Amino acid sequence: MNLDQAHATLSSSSLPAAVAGLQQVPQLVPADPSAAGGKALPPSKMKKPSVDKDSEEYRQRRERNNLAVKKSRMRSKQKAMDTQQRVNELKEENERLEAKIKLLSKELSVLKDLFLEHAHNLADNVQPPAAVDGASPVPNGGPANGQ
Amino acid sequence: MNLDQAHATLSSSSLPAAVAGLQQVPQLVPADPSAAGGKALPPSKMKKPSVDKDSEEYRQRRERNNLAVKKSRMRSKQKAMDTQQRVNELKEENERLEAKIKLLSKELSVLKDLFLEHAHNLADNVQPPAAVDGASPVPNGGPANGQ
DNA sequence: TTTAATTGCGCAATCG
DNA sequence: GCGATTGCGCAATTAA
Repeated sequence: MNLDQAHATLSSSSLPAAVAGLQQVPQLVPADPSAAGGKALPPSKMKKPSVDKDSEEYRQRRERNNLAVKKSRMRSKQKAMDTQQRVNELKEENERLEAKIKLLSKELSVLKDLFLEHAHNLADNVQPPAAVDGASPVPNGGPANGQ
Repeated sequence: MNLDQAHATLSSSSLPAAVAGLQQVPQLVPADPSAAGGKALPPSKMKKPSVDKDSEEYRQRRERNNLAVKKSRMRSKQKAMDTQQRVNELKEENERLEAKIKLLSKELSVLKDLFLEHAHNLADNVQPPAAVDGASPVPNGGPANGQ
């Protein structure tokens, strides 16, 4: 599957209009030094391309490049899809982490509350651990509280 | 799919700049499909395209499409970049969350250790506040651990 | 220097 | 009918 086609850039939307009803493959020609300022080219004769498109070697090169292009574009597309996939994965991971944070926060909160409660209990009823013998109804000073 | 594609490519604006003095010789006609496994055709005669490329309307359509293509590709590229950017942002966010989890875990661990220590103290030295008479040296069962 | 890979661009078919 | 997409080939450029 191949076809020829020329590619290049021309000035504006003005068609050279030189050729009327002839079939000719578009050609890229090296800029003619004498044709610098834009020149009408002979309708009956066209510049032959310095690159002969009929060349076997040319066709081979083209085909190889077409292949390479295809490959490259496939990769590019694949990469894009992978990136999108990555986004989705990261989003999921994020939600997971958020949930875990929520859980840990809750646990922490519970523990802290327990601490507070216990601190109050200490303040209200308990004496230092060192004394074991008699009951020492020592009114506790004040509750130590940290938060 | 499509087998024929012959373009006399001519553009209107924005040239690649470094086009080393190339000049396009325009002209129409579909390419020779001989190499495509089609029939070999005599150089002197070719099938005419049903679309006349000299048509003013044709050129207009082409130009508009070229514009649309350009636009579409720009968007596509932009979207890809945005997606990549999104990945980066999510990665950062992830690290942030991981750090937070680490911190919370540590806090939690500390609090739990405190609890354990206290439990041991209780087991070793303290009796329930309500009981004042007999000492009840009850060996602690085991540390309650959850994680 | 040769060759593969990438990139910009136009054409045509197709989609919405 | 029309702009938006998409596949494809060509050619210029950039890497290997």
